Formats: sequence, C-alpha cells, structure tokens
Amino acid sequence: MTEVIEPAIETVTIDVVLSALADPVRLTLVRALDTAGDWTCGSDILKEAGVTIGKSTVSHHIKVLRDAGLIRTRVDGIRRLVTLRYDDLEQRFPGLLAMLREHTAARATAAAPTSSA
Amino acid sequence: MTEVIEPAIETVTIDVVLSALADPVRLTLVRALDTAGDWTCGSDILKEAGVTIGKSTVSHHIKVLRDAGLIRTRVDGIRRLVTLRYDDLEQRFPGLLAMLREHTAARATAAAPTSSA
DNA sequence: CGAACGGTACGACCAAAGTCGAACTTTCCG
DNA sequence: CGGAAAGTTCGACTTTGGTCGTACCGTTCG
Repeated sequence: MTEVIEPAIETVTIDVVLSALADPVRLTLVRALDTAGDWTCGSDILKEAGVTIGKSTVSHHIKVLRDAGLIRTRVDGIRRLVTLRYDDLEQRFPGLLAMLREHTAARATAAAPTSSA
Repeated sequence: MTEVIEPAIETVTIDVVLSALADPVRLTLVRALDTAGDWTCGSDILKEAGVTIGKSTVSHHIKVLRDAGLIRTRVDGIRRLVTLRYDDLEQRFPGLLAMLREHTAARATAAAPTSSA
C-alpha cells in the first residue's frame, strides 16, 4: 500500500473543514504545507513556525486534517509524506487556500475592541 | 447610542473568523442571517433550523460572532437588530459568504472514506 | 412610578478537544 | 536477526468552550 485512507472530496463538508482549520496548530501546519510542499513529521517546519509539540500530538492533528479532507498521506518506505490536496480543495472550495495564503500570520489580533456600553 | 462596538474590518483575522465559524450553532445562525437579513434574538429562526438553546447562550454566540467581525448589532429601542457585515466581509474575505451559502446544510457527513488497501 | 420585555453579564457545570508519555508497529539496514 | 528510525495508537490529564440559570440593566408603556 502506498496511500493512507482519505475521504472522497465530494463527501467533504465545509462544516468539518472549518472545524479542522479552527485550531491554531493545524492552521499553522496547513500554511506551512502550502509553502513547503511535501513534508514529513520529522521535518521541523512546525518548530520553525514557533510550534513545539510532541510527535503524538502532531500525529493527531495530521489525522484530523486528513479526515477533514485537507491533506493526503503517502507512505514512502519508513516515512510518510504529507501534502495538501490542492486540486481537490480548489475544485470543492475554490478560493479557500488562496484566502488562507493571503491572510497568513495576521498577528494583528492585538487590536481588540469589544464590550458594549 | 445606536450601535454596539465591533472591530474594524481591517483588524479582523481569518484565524478568529474560522474559530467563530467552527461551531455548528454559529454556522447555522450565520446561514440563517444570510437568508433572513435583519434579525432579533426573539425571532425563532434558530428554532426553525432545529436549534433550541437558552437565550443567554444565544447572546453568547452573538457576542462571539460580533467580536470575530462577522455580524453587526444595532440598537433599536427595546431590541437589538443583528445583521451580517456583508460588505466588510466581502471586502476582506471575498467569496467566503458565497462559499458558506453554496455549501449550506451539507448533511452528507455520513459518507464513507475511499478505501485503499 | 413600576411592571414587563429584550437582551447582557456572571458564575458554575460538563462535554469535547488538545496534549503528553509510553508502548507498539513497520520498515530499513548492518 | 537485532536494533534504530518514523509514526501511530492508547490511556490519562488538562484546557477550552458551549450551556444553563439567575441576576441585572435599559427601554417602553400603562
């Protein structure tokens, strides 16, 4: 076998995609994948992005993203290559990846007004 | 006063928007608002959508959506009118609302993963 | 004025989700 | 064959955040 099970793109709902993207670690990972292309858990694009978590946690997030239809995992000998499902995502949710790309690392969250009066 | 404080659209990050949309109740509410236009908490578009929650919970979700920059609340006498920030959202996240609209109520979550083996 | 209505604020509760460490699996290689 | 490398699985812990009830505030109207 050379592929890990993933959902058919037609069965992917935006509800699940939004939930998957709602976690900061996963969002960081998706953005990094978009930039880096193929990736293995061992590589430290996450650490470079300031995220330091255990490998079982990484594995968990990978699974969530895969189940949500966002990424694909191919088995390559001793390791697994992870990639974004560009074409599938563009077909089903056109513009979504571009949106994430454009609004990357918008760390301007500081400004938060709120409260009524 | 006729407006409740809301964040300027330039300060709204997609991270926060995604988190706000990741909850099923809020997603239902946003979709209903998109269809219904102006709305007050008293009106039962939520119940019609099959969501029955207490009014303090509704208030909480409204606040989350407002803080995330998705909706606007105007004070009209004894009640508050809630609307989507169509223009602001279209300016900052073009296509986002259309995407939610198009993938409304995709209740096909049952679906099976494509198996390989 | 005072009661009723529409909604918010606060605190407590509980379920869902993120995190970790350790054990296990598979593959590669000496 | 045995050991190391790369990930996954499992169970337990902790944090997050959705929910509720109640108290509270501002507005309208009798």
